[in-house]
Amino acid sequence: MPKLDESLLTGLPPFSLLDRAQIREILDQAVSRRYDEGTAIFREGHDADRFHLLLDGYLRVIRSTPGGDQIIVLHISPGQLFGIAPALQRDTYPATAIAAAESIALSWPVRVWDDFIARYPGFATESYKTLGQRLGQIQETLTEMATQAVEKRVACALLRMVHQSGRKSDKGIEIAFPVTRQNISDMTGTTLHTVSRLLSAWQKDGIVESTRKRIVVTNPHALVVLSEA
DNA sequence: TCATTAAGTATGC
DNA sequence: GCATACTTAATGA
Repeated sequence: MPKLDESLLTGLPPFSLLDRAQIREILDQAVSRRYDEGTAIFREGHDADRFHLLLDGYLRVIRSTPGGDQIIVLHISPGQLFGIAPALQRDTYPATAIAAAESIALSWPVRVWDDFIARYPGFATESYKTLGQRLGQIQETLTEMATQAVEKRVACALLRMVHQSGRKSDKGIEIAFPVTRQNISDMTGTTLHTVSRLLSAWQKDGIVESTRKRIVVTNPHALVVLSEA
């Protein structure tokens, strides 16, 4: 394993208060791995032996319902901790993490978690902050699912992905990772057919432009209006 | 308003 | 050329 460069972690929220030597310590305990698109980093219910940080790429976090179908709970973007079961006092992962695009992640054994919390200033507060934000976001989309019409839910899901991973292209803002209509239906509790119809209609209205697995939002404002309508 | 069924086209390895 | 992604229409809860 090549030595990891310190610049990988400097500036990231959980480590922003640390000096060079401390970041070096942390990196020396880390393992770096690459994941192909579609690969699982860990699976729901499995032994949570490591916690992770995404360096590059995007992840889908999936939970399966008692009914057996899978819903996409949230996405992880670069710089974020994930699989932090120890912060939840759990010894199994509460969800499955799949690489939505080719991704690179660092990981540490869970036994160093308490050590990190104790020794590195800011690590605890930042970790629990992202945890809280995530729970809030999940709860928000959950009530949205229960109360809002399908069109609004899909508009909101697109906007969330744009906010999290949008990058400018010549036509508008492109979602930075591959998304299928099935994926969007898994985020919004509808069918891929309905998502397909909505995207087709929005394309006709000049709001989005999509090819297979790629979506560009050409009129974000119109989408915001739809999400609030 | 939306899911389901069904039957098609398009796309990329 | 096959599997996967996507589209569209029809039907009915």
